[in-house]
Amino acid sequence: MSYNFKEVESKWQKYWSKNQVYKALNNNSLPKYYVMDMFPYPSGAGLHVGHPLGYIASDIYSRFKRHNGFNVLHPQGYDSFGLPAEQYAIQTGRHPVETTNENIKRYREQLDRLGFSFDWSREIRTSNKDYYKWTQWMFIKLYNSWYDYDSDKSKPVEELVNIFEKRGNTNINACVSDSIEFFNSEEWILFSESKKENILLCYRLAFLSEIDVNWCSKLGTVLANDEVVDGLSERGGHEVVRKKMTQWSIRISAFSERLLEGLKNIDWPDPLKEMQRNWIGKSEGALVKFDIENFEKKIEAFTTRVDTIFGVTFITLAPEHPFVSKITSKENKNKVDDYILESSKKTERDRISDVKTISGVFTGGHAIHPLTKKKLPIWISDYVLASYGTGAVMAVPCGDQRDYNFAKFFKIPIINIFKNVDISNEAYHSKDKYELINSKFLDGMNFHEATSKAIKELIKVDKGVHKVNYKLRDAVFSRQRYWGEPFPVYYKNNHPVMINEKYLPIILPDVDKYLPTEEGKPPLGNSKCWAWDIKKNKIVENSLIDNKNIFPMELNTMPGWAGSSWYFNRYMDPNNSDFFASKESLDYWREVDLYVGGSEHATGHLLYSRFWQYFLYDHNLVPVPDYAKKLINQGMILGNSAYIYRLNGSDKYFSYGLIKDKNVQAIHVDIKFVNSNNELNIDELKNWQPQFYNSKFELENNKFFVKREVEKMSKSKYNVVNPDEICDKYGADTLRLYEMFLGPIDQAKPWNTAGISGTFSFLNKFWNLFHKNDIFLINDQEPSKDELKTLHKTINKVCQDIENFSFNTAVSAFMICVNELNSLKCNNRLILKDLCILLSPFAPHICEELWSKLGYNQSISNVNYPIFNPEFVKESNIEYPVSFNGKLRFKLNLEISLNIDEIKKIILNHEKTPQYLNGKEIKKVIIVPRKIINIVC
RNA sequence: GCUUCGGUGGCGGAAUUGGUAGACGCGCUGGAUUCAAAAUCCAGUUCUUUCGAGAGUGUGGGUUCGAUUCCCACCCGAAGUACCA
Repeated sequence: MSYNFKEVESKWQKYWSKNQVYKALNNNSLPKYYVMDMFPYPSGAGLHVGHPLGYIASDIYSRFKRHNGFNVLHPQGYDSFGLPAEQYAIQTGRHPVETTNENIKRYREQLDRLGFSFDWSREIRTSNKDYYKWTQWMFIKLYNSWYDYDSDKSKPVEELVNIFEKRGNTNINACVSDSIEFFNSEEWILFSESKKENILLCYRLAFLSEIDVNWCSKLGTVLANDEVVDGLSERGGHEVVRKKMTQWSIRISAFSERLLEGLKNIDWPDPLKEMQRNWIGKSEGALVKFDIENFEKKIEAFTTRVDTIFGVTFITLAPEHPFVSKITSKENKNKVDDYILESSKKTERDRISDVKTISGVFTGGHAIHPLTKKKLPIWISDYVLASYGTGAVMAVPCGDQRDYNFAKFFKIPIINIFKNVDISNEAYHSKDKYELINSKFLDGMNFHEATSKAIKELIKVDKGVHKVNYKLRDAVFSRQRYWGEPFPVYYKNNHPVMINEKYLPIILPDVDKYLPTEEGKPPLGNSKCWAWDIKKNKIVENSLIDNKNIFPMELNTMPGWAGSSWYFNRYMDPNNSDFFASKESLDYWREVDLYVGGSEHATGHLLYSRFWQYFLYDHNLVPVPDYAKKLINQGMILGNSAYIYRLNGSDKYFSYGLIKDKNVQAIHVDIKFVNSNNELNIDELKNWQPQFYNSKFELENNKFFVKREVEKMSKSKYNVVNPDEICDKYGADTLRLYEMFLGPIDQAKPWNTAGISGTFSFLNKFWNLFHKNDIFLINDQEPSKDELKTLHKTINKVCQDIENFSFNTAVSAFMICVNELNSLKCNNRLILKDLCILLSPFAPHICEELWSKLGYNQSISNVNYPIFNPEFVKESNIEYPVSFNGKLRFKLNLEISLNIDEIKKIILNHEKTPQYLNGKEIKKVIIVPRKIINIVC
């Protein structure tokens, strides 16, 4: 007899929703606990069984916390701006709003079936105008801020203007674009408004600049660094080229050190922190200034090996370096121009894949070594990146392999500065175990001595400073897309102007076409109504643009990470129309206590959102700088794909065992047509796709076998398993338990539908313990000692496991518990009561049902969790001695409070302790303060 | 190349601070029940074996009374990152 999960699950889902059981209140005397999932992008494909993994884990934890007396906030929402909806719109002409709403509806249905305890009254969508109003508001705030390194925080731009008026910009330690000139207060006051604007733009945290961007022509948009993988777009895998464009950027680089330091204060997985550290890429070294022959400016080169300064034999600049044209001699001009042209044609991908080729051109110019005053030839080469450091390298061929290869290839001299080191074949790049020679005052020193001495000397002659460099780049914030937040910006005399926050939100206009315009402008250029009237303070028709009262609007939209960088704050007070969240709600919920999501967002969302929160914190808009105390990454659930093999150039398929060394091509087939023995149902396959209809299938023992392979679940691999099907067949509780049972939450693990019968029969066993022929049957006596022991063992284990996020072992503990109760034939009321509460975070529906059968008419959700009582699980002091590998061991209860000599005495005098072991007399007893004691002869 | 994580039966995976390796589940084998099947229940299931035992947690060493666990070297796999000066 099995329980009717369909009836039970839909009954309780309705009950929870109707009674708003999981609604969190903003004012409550209970301690708060905030559990959040990374909100999904609602794609058209719906959910597969991999998606809910993290949601199940966070749901278990939320329910557990609720049982432990916390006021739990567990919200859910949608990251609903994004590229797929837009591409679908381009293909079909349907408005992204429509398809997004449909997808969300489908997601919601699928989520609801799994019995999550989300507080849906707080649902948010980043594409709702009431939400993106605040994204726009924060953008304006970023625009009106600059970064002050002295106090290490961002501040309002008005303060900066004050400083400029009083003492110019020479003495401020701000994060600024490199093209800044110095001025004093008198000069500032005399600057034109336009010039002032341009200068301020170099300080603003949201700024416009002409930059090299990752341009993807296929997607018609620029991409952030983390959206480019191996020189191809992350979405779609299209080619990405470098291109100069005027774009909005966010000065996240100002926050590099804080983002790095802040990692110490948050309990996030170490691998993820490590990824962020690598991405920020802090390196410490020196900035060395080289005078140039016949040119007034200096080349600045960043190096981490200033100790090798006397090994410098040439300078290499990136082809894009601004000085290149200035220092190139007449006779080298043609070659240099050719080289620059050639390297600018190369895509990012070419440059990466072509690492081995050594190329470069001598400019004809020379720099002066700051300490030896020797002439150093200046070369250009594309192994030097304009985007890292200063785009200039002081080349030390004896100590750096790339410089070495370059010098050998172009026959540039190499000076050896390492004592007793052979550099005839390769450079010596180790920082340890060397002694310097040929290095004047550094001779005889090691790395640390030489580094600090060299920096001191450089400072003395004003040719260098100590410098910390970061890889982290400013983040490009403009997207040439339709389906994103519009900027609250119009242009007046080519200067961006922020629309007053009173008039937000600036609502995304409708367009006829979602493609770029014919002139190559972003899709918003297709809108007929996208101009700003400064008199009426509203959006008006384009045709009215006169650049006096009516100005053109910004045509770009914001990237996907804009809306997701602060959404955790909005859940605290999602319907507030006066502010993104009220001060009271922010002060009550403060930060996310547990954040669950995938590690693929390590260098994207999880970095941007940390930055964004620091920024809000600097302006006293949020109460804490770190928005998520603890984060766990759920691993991916992998699919079990099926392949069949076609003989190349034919229409003939071979069963897997018949392939041997035939020349075959592997083809994915839908796993629906394959049974657990890897046999393929050929008839179903033929009906699936016409290409198989007339194909020949070579059988093996009258059967056709496929090859199985574990890989990422995806529609294109035909290996997705839909949670709806599992819910239909086994129920949500079984699915929840099984997903947790598969393995550690943070590990990738393959899905195997066959294995689900284990958790399914566990729930049936549990149900049947208290049912006879579908009738609820329990006894009201005091539980037996054995029953209590089983129960409390389980309480102890499960509570520990939940706190450690070890949900797979918790499920095992439940299975052991039910097996033991089964052999005890236990149907005790009090045991069931505690077990119901204990299991309810994992399998809420069945527990809620049994709970109501016990006669309670309140939901189980807020009942106190059972408390472990160690009295019930005590064991006897000494068990039988066991012979093991020629040794004896005893099991002792840890609670014995005897000293070691007393324990020895007990053991040696114990009636079961032999005097001899393997024919030898026992002479020595070694006590290890553990459960088990060895006696060694 | 660099950084990080991992390697345990046919499979997913357990194993407190070093203390009876393989919990729990799948699969498989045998049995009960059934006209039969499904479902359910019971027993067995690391390998070798001359049935006494022996070997065994990627490989080779080391520390220890004792190592899946700690240390060293190597092999393999996954993820991230990369002309980063």
